[in-house]
Formats: sequence, structure tokens, C-alpha cells
Amino acid sequence: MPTIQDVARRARVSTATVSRVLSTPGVVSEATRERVMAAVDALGYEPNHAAKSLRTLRTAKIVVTVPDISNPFFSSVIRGAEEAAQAAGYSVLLGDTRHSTEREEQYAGMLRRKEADGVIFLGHRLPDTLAELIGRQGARAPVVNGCEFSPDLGVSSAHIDNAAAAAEAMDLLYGLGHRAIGVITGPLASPISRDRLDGVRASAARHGAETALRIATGDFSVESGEREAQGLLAGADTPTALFCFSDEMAMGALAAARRAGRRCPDDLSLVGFDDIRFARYLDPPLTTVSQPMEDLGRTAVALLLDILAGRQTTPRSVTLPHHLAVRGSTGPARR
Amino acid sequence: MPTIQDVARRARVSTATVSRVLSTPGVVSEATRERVMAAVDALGYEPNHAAKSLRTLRTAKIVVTVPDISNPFFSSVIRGAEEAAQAAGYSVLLGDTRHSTEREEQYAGMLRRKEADGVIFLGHRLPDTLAELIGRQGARAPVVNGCEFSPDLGVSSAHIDNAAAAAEAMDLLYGLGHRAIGVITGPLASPISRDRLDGVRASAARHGAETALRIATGDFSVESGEREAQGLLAGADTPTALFCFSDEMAMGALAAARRAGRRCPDDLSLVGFDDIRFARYLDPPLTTVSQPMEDLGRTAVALLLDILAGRQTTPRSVTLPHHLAVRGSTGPARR
DNA sequence: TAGGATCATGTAATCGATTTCATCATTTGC
DNA sequence: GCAAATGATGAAATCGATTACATGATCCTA
Repeated sequence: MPTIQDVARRARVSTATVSRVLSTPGVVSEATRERVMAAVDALGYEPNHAAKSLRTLRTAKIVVTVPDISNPFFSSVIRGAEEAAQAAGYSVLLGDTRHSTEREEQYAGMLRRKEADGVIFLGHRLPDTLAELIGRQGARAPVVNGCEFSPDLGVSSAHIDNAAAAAEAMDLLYGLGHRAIGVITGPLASPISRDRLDGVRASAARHGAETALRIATGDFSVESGEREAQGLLAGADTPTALFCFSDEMAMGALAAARRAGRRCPDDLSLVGFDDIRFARYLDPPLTTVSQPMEDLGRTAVALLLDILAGRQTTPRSVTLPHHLAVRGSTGPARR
Repeated sequence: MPTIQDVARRARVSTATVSRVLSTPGVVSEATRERVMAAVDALGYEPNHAAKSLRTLRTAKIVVTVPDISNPFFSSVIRGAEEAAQAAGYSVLLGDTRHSTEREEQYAGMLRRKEADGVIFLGHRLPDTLAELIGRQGARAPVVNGCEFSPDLGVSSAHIDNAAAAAEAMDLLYGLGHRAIGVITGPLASPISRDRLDGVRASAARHGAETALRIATGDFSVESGEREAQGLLAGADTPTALFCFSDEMAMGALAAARRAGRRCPDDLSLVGFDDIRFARYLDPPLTTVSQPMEDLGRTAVALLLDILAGRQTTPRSVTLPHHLAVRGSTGPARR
């Protein structure tokens, strides 16, 4: 692989000039510029990234960590993030943490080792390494939280209004005449789940149906949706509607309902959360809270780039619009 | 951020010794080793990655490109790849190419810029940059193809026996008495699709049903599955079974069938491909060819690491086992 | 036409690690 | 008890770029 020296030699100029041609062509005379470019092309020269990065202290990389990349919600957010990063000349280091603190820390460490310029973490736990960094650098720390908002962390983030969205979903169900509603949340350690639960409770209170709420805790996975729905639908006095905090769990719940002999939406209304691409292809098509997943990723990257460019003095949190996609899985409560 | 100089100064040794303590502790005396480690801990020193990489010409990064990360098949393969890479001390640069040649080339270029040590590409097109590299370095080129096997490319790859798998799926349908079978393939530019189609044809020939085959071309997406299924199910003389080359397309086909008033499996049997995590949660649970997706990713990484370690002289192609997961979406042909 | 401004280019320091080779102290072998 | 082997450490070159500063040429202005 040719180096800048080789190019310089071939073009009969110094390495400084080659470097200038490549980064600030304006200051070089037309003749030399052409000579250098010819040499670059002839040799197929590409600047060595490590050398550049060592000198400039920039890596043009950002780490994006997710608890589980095979989850469609996360993979869509990542997709948006990758797109925005790429467009800005950055590339994405993928960290699939599998919910493990150790892996989270490991990826956060890439910042200390100068392997990446910034981190976007799509989980609810703030790794210690990053917390420490934020303690030292405050809002200038190149850290952004995607989709989970924890104001106390002092970190910029992109998210929707989870409480309002959850309340809308519940309002829909109450409007359809449902009273006894089962809710399958995500892990309560996650602020996202707590916010949504707040919205659920607020709506229930408005409709005087707080005592009729049945709350179960899942972990956003299909399996947990199936399991928790099975629990909620067993025995007497079962809910006539279920609200799941992810579409995946709603899919599991749908399967559980089928097995329990409850037809959707006739015997059981079902609402999901996220609006993954498969939601509308279920039978019946799933009513769900639609999140702008790719946009969440793009926005997170935009926030990070702002910090990296020094355009950011205080943590900023961007709320993106959501909407309730009403489809076939919700219907009037049967008496 | 402290450098190796700072550590050396504090421990009253040379930078060479610090480096040795960190990479080959055996050759350093116990006393100095402890002194250096104390300094490392006290300063919170971490080696600068760019400097290390410049000197050693290793980046400890691999690029993995996918046509669409939000596709569950690819995200699962990536998950396996990330796991294996991480375990071996490598991290993954994610390239979501969105089926664009330009982006593919861009990511392939990371190899030339020494931004990554190797590339795994999960698509059927071999970027020019990589083809050229393979032309120069042959089997020592750090390039592996995941899941799509094209022997003529001269690239190591991990995959299943697509022809055999597709034939098994067809055999199942013929065994159930189906004659007129619709097949929705992926893009025919992809060897994976062609291999499967060969298997389909072979099975049809064995059952003397070649003329009853109805072939449509999709692009692996839900939408294309729905569209193509709609076409196949329109008019008279429609197939009694559909075999889709991805579970996503099978989901789309299921929706199309529903809309056409065909019940599954009573009026129409349906077989998918991949066995994504949602397949068993559909209604009816989807019969599908189960691929070891994460294992494909892990294997691709293992192949790449072999090349990087110089343990590889000729392209190697690993065939992983698949199996037909027979579920509720297939049943006897109605007369 | 002298003196300053402007422009194009080169020299050399620098980024932070790794690693070769040299040096010196200690053992070991005979 | 002396030469040779062994062991621990340091000095300095090196990886390949960027960039501050210096230099020389050309141009303008009074």
C-alpha cells in the first residue's frame, strides 16, 4: 500500500503539499495540484487512517450500543443512526451488549482508548465509564442516549413522549368501552417503561378505572409477552383488552390469546408499541403506538455531532412525534 | 488523557518497559511490573488505539456489510458475528448498504485505508474494490462472504445447502398432495435465490410436477411477498401451496391470502425460509426452513479470523446444517 | 525601485505507541 | 576466578499522516 511519501516522491513535491492537496486544495497551485492528483490516482493512494487519527485525534467513528440488535425496534433505530452517521462522514461501531453490564463498559471504554469519537447508547443503564466522563466534562461529553430518557443522567437524548403515547393508547381502549385492561410493561428498571406506566395510570385515573388495571412485567420479548398474557388471561375476571409495551410482546400475547380461545378483536382487544414493520401484517393487523424509529436514530446522531462540533453547551433532549396507528386488533368491548 | 510517557515518568522507567508490562509482562521483573501497574492504575491509563494501530498495522476491527440491518435475518447474522468478533477481541463496523453499490464500495474502501482488518459482506454483489484485492492477494485477502455462496468469487463463505433445503420444503408440500405450487423467490441476481430455485426445480422434476410450478420474483421483503402472492392467487387455476424464500415474504403472503379469502392451511399451505423469531408466532405458526442465523455470523467471523491469522491458504466454504421446521401453516392439499 | 504583502511550497516537529538493538548487571559453567 | 550466557532495562527508530513555521518568488504600491 503506497504512503504519502510515495505520492510526494512521484509528484516531486513534499508530503506537506500532498496533504494540502487532499485536505485544503484551495491553497495549492493548479499545476502542482494536478501533478499530485495524477500521482495519487496512479498509485491508488488512500491516506492511512491510523496515522491521520493519531495526528488529528479524530477517529470519525461512533459507537452505538443496543441491548439486542435482532430486536426490530433497535435494528431500525440503528439503521437510522448508521444512515445519518454515514452521511456526515462517520462510521458506526456496533455494540450488541446482550443486556450485559460488562459489555456495555467494554464499549464505553472505546472512548477512553480513542477508538471512537462518541457513544450513543440505546439502553437504560448508563455505564460507569460514561458516567465518570460526564462527571468530568458535563454536557461536552460525547455521549447521547437514544430513545430512553432519563433527565437525571444529564445526557442528551432523542425520544418520544412515552407517557402521552401510552395514555393515548389507553384512552382508545377506554373509549371502546373496556374497563378491565391488562398491561404488559417492559422491565421497570427502564425509565421508558416507567414513563409509559405513568401514562397508563393517568389515563386509568381519568376514566376512574385504576382498580381495574392488571399490570404484568415483561422484558419486551415475544416470549415474555406470551408468558405474561397467558397469566393475565388465566382464571376468572380476565381483562377484555391488553396493552403491551412492545409489538413483540403483543405478538406473543396474540398467540397466547389464541391458545386460550380468545379471538382478537372480538373477545380481546390488543394494542402494541413501536409499530415495527410486521405489525400491520399480523392477523388482525395490530393497533399500536407508532414510533419514528429510524428518525430516533438519526436524531441521536445529530445530537452527538452537535456535541462533537462544540455546538452544544447543555444537554438537549429532543421529543419526536408519535401517533396511534389504529388497526384491526382493537374493537368495542363485548358485554 | 494520560499517555505512555506519563506512566513511564511516574513509574521511573522507560516507555519501552511500560509497553512490555502491558503486552509481554513475562519479560519484566516483578518489582518493576508492580510499579508500572500502580502508575497505570493511578493515572487510569489506556493505550491510545490510533498510535498502536499505526505501529502494528492492526486495527482489531472488521467491517460487516448488510443490505438491510432492519431485516431480522440479517440482524441475527450480525448478532452472531458481533458476538464472535467481540470474543476474539475485534469490534464490528456496521455497514448498512441499503442495496447501494456505492455504499458497498465505500465500506470496502475501509480496508484500503486500513480502517479495518477484514470485511464480511452479506450481500450477493462483490464490490469492485474487494474483487481487485482478491485478484492481488488471492485467498489471503481478508474477505468473507456470509450466507451467500458464489464459488466463482473465490471467497470463503458460510452458508447452508440452499438447494437441498429448498428441495426438502418442496418435498414436504408434494408429500401433502400439492401439485400446483407457487414459489416466490428473492432477486435472481442473488446466487442464494438461484440455488434455492434449482432445489425447487429438482424436487418438482422428481415429482413430475414441473409444469405446475408458478414462479414469481420478490425481493425478500414483506411488501413484495404480499404483492407477489396476490398475483399468484388471482384468477383461476391458483396454486394450493406457496413457498416463499423468506419468512418476511411468507408474512406478506399470509396477509394476501387472508385478503383473498383463502384460509391457511385449509385452503393454502405456506412455507417460509429462515425461521426468524416471529415465524412460530404467526397464525398459523409458519412452517419454514430453519437456518442457524447467528451461527452463520459466528462462522463467517471464524473464517475471517483464520485468514487474518494466516491459517488459510485456499478459500474455504462451510456448510452449516439446516432443518425444516414443520408447523401449522402446511396441511394436506384439499381436493 | 525599495519594501511590504501575498502566494506556493518545503522543513521538521509532532501525535503515542511498539520494537530493535545496545548496555549493564548478574549468573552460570568449567 | 574468568569468560560466556542470561536477564532486565533503556535509547532511539519507526509507523504515516498533519501543520506551524520558514523560505523564496512574485506582485503591488508609493
